[in-house]
Amino acid sequence: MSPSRRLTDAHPTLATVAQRAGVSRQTVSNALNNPELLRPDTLARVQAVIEELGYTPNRAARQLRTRSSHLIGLRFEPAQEGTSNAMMDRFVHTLVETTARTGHHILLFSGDPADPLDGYDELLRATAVDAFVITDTYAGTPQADLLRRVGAPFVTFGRPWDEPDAQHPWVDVDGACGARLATEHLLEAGHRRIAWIGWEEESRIGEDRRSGWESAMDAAGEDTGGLGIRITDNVDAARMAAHALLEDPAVTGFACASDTLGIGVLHALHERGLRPGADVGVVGFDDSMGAQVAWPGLTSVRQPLEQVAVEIVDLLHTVLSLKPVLEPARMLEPTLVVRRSTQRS
Amino acid sequence: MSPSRRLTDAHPTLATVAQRAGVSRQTVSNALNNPELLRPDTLARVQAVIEELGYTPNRAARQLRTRSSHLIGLRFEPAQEGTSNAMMDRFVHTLVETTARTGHHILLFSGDPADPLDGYDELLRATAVDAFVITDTYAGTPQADLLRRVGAPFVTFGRPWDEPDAQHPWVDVDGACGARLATEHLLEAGHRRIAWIGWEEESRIGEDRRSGWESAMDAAGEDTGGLGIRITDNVDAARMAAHALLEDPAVTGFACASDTLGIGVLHALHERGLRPGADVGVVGFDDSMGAQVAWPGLTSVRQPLEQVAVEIVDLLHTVLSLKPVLEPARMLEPTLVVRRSTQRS
DNA sequence: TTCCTGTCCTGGAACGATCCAAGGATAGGC
DNA sequence: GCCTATCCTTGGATCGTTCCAGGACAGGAA
Repeated sequence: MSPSRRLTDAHPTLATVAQRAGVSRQTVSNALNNPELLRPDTLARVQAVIEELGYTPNRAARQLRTRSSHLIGLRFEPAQEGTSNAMMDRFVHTLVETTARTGHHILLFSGDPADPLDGYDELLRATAVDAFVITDTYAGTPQADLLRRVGAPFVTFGRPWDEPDAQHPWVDVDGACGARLATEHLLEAGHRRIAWIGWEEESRIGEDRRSGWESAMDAAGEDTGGLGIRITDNVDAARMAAHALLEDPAVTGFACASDTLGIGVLHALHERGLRPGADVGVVGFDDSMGAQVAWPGLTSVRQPLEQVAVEIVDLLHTVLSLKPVLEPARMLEPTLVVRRSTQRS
Repeated sequence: MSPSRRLTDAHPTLATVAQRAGVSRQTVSNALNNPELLRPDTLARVQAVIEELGYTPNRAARQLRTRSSHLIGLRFEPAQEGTSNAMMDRFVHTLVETTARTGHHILLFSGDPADPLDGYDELLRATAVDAFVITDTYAGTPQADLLRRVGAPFVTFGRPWDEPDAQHPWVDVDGACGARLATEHLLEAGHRRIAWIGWEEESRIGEDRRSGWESAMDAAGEDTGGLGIRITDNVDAARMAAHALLEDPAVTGFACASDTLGIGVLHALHERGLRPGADVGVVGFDDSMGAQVAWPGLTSVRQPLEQVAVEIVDLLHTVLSLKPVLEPARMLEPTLVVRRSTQRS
């Protein structure tokens, strides 16, 4: 390929730039990766040519030499327990934006839903990604074990439930704190007998959230006997559970493990002619679209997903730079979004 | 690096496999890419070694040589007009799964929301992706123009509104058909004066859907005068619009451009003591979580997003294989999910 | 035997970047 | 005017794969 041909090529290479700028390839490479090594006038000349030709380093070549793809793997699952789809959307979007600031991109892959390990190994062996973000930790963290074993960097969204003292970096949202906020908010509104509608006992996330309700009730000196219900995450199941609980007229508050359950409670109130907010207070969890559009508006616990993504990327950078991770576990606190389902007036 | 060292290396290469199998590198490469060129016994021997070592070709090296990354770029936007977040989730998931079947992965990138072209060019110049999937075509398709100009393969989700005879491949869902289904469903339930609550006139998607309502009403010989409302996509705006329309007691049906708007109508009915389904029929659009959990259940038009993703990947493969695209434009039909908001009993 | 054909396999070169060790320019000191 | 020290710059080698041209070998026809 003749030099003149290359100059007009759609994809200029380092050599093209070097020739045009009258320097060697290495100098151009330094202009990109270690600009402080160049004399200012040389740097400026090289940068001008880079700009002029619209040169961008070939990722494959760079990846081959440096053994770093600048890609972060994320196994993209369908909606998961405790995470509505819209939640993942908020999270992933911030992840994409935050990683972009350092030239990283998110690579989505899929895997057999029955095998939480599927997909990871292949990408690693192909050196296709530098690190992973793991989001489905509610059923234990076999992925973390696998990745630690083969020495691949990763950060999880979700604490290691089974091994509280696991050393890998993780970020999570304090569900107990969220349920406590919800319960305290209902207590402040004057409710005393506040029920909990949550998930089955096997759900770690569900039990964590439930513990927040329990501790808030304990702190207020309220008895929780018979008030804690465990059902599947389903509007109708919650509606029926609420009907049963409302047979006791003293029950005037509901804290729920999800918006779906909270909406089920709203339906029951509606059927009984009770006014949400005025007569009975209801709080959901996740601040999903459902909570926003439900009549008359469902107060809900909102997870700081944007902040979770930022923290995860921060940890990823630390891990990738081989620096010691000083603070490998980060627990973030959710906030309460108040709507009319808890407002008396 | 000594041969024995390499054999125990975490990342075996083609050379490792070749040496171990007693063949040349090229033969191993053929075993992977053109197995029919090898004698069956040689092929079996090579495959056994590949299996034994857990060898996977290095993506960077392959990408450098073949100039194909097996990555599909997708600019990941926050929620867009006419597409709720949960919708994107369904779509992206199928996209990931379908592309995986041919060894492709999805690469997410972000861009300045104000500049629909941001991000594409850089990935192309870096030869980081083989093709793009474009999802935000509602405001024209400058991306398509850019990509066609530089000869990059792409498929759009969404027809080219501004140039109906554009030649690039696209897949879209027939919104007019969806609104027609909704309106006909209401007509069948005995409603005559059926209102349309849709978006502002600037929205191409909104106007397309509205045209379906108009044609169904025309076909039924019903006058649409004063029944077509254009507002922003917002529960309260829809609620107030519905109140105004319901001043005319003959209005007993609502077809809406989104679930958000449909839910607003449900709120208005609730405030007026009207029974959804029995007194007034309401249909939303998108079959979002809101439609599923709204009381008493909102009938909604559901887009075949899984099918859209499959068709897009099919078109991508055709384009990437440099074969002529026989059918570059594919319009899919939505379906109606019936819930209690349109059931009389 | 000789030549030819076709099948199967081989070794060198290339993709485009970075690493490395060594070469050259510049300036200052003698 | 020469030498040294300090930078900056240079060309060659390398990452792991695929492309290319050609070699080895067996079998059939002349």
